[in-house]
Amino acid sequence: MELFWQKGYAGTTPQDLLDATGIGKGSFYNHFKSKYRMFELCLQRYREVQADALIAFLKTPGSAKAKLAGALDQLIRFDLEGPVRKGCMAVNTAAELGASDPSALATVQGMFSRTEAAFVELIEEGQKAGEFRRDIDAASLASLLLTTVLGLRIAGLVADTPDRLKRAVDALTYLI
Amino acid sequence: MELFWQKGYAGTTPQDLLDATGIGKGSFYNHFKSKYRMFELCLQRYREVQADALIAFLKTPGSAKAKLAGALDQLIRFDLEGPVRKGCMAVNTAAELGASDPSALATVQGMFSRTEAAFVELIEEGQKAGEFRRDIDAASLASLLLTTVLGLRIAGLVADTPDRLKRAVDALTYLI
DNA sequence: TTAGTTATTGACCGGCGGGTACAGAACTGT
DNA sequence: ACAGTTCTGTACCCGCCGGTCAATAACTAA
Repeated sequence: MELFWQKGYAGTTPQDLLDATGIGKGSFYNHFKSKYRMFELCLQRYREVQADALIAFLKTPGSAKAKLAGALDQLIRFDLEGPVRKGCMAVNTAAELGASDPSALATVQGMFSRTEAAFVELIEEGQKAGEFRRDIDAASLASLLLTTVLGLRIAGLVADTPDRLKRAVDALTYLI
Repeated sequence: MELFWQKGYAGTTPQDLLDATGIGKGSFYNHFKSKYRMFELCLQRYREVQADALIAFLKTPGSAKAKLAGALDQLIRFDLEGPVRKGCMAVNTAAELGASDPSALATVQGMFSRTEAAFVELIEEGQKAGEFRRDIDAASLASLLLTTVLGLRIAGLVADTPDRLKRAVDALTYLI
């Protein structure tokens, strides 16, 4: 998963995967029918350990606004930590395979939709508590939120300082 | 450029480029020293025909708010037109080569920065005219705007209808 | 015209990407 | 203990990727 995440699907070779896992070629092709099949599994695993974790965090008890701020802050820190900028595997997959692989695209689409749905819940919760403005419906704000998160992941790839990301997050949290 | 745009760097083979251009292999490697060198040239060309065009449009005379709305609307339409979702070549390049190619990353970073700078100008212009709120500095709004645009390009890759994109744009333009 | 330069073609090439085949090792249930 | 299944390692394979090269064609200047 780390390899596909960093280097993309086409940029990762079976040999890379063998070196990283330490298993032999026979085992690899016995368990994972093909490189592509393993990629699918990695993408599903990514959803489990990353997307689902974010969604779960948003559902924990506590102030909606605080949870949102915490999630965005965490995200920026994660994307900028370490020397290598790998971004978000779902976003990278959409960018690489968007034009050629409807199946992978559908998986990514599912992750986005689930995240957006979690945002809707979060915003409704915050609106009820008076933490977010009520003159825009939660669905629209959630779409904007998801879009911004996707943009942050891309911006994080090229950022050498967190300034731009922080500015964007500050502006957004102030506005809603 | 179209090929790299759609299929990415690793996903595009010299043969693809030969077929698309109709020239022979000798000519190709005579004029473009390597596949990678040609990719660099394509990325520069992309900046000229896409990024610079957007920036130029934002500098034309007229209402800042109207120009922004027009640009975002145009962008959504462009990303969703046609059956193949190629997104934005700069974004795709960041996603694919972010972890491995600092040079390409720097080029993309330059495009993002120039676009953000154009947004700053646009917003200052709009703030003076009273079209945008003045309680947030133009730099922060521009960062949010750029981030949103990047997010829209990704969201456009997986979208089957323009709804989500339109909701996000509507929310943003209403908020600022 | 002609010499010199540049462009183009298409054959050729080493290496590796993605995968298979097969022999043997390890693990099962009885 | 043993037959049957599954797992593992390694040799092997084909095709294509990325690129070179020599021969030829096209252009240029005097």
